[in-house]
Amino acid sequence: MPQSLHHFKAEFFKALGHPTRLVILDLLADGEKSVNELQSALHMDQSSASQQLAVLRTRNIVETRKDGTTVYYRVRDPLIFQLLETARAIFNNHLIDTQAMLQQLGEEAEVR
Amino acid sequence: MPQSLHHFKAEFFKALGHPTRLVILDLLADGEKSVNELQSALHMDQSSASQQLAVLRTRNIVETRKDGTTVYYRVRDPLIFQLLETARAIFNNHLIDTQAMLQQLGEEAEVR
DNA sequence: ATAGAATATGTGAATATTACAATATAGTGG
DNA sequence: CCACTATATTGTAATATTCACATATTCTAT
Repeated sequence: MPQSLHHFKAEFFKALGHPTRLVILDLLADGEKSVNELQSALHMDQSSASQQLAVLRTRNIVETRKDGTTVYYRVRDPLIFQLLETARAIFNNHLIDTQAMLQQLGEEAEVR
Repeated sequence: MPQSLHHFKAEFFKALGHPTRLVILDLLADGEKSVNELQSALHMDQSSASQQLAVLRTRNIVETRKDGTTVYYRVRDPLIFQLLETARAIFNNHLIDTQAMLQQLGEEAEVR
């Protein structure tokens, strides 16, 4: 596999590598949502949410539709959800390890 | 889904979010390899390779086996490969978009 | 044209990641 | 024990990412 493709894939995974962005993708699992809807679900201020959406947008993970002043976001490829599902399966396979990792990660362990 | 799980998943994806680490996983696709073998395949100095391996290790993506002074790495769960395969399918679905994204990402576009 | 609502972008400080060099640890043979 | 090889860890400077805040853009209604 050429290096450039690895770079590209890495960008893709980096885009998934943030809790907020994973929540966004979960929220989009049942269809498109407006920025407004996403914002209130995320309990974030406007520009922070928009910034995270921009990350997903520039990586072509989501795409948008504009209706008046409202912008609706949706996941570009359903395979994204399959990917997240596979990730979930991996975690389920290693629940004990997960506990260990949360310990290692320390402060990340709190449920909040 | 609880926030802590999103944090954990994000850590997992972050671990995949680096070209070198994706190359490592590709190299491990056909079975375990020693650090030495990985290093020479990666054309990296010793400590950099070891650091990247450490990232995959602390996220429980790979596990190790020690034989004398040699450490062999292997991917912990075959589902990891299924995940990478799904990622590849996503890229194939969007080759044109990929070109556009590489443009956007600018310097990342060079094949090197 | 102006105001207001929805969304996006620019900026800078705080934080995290990276690459590289140096040092440390662990195992083996003599 | 000593030297040697394989691997890991630590310190650090460069770079990238995140977050919060301010400002800009786009669209609609009046």
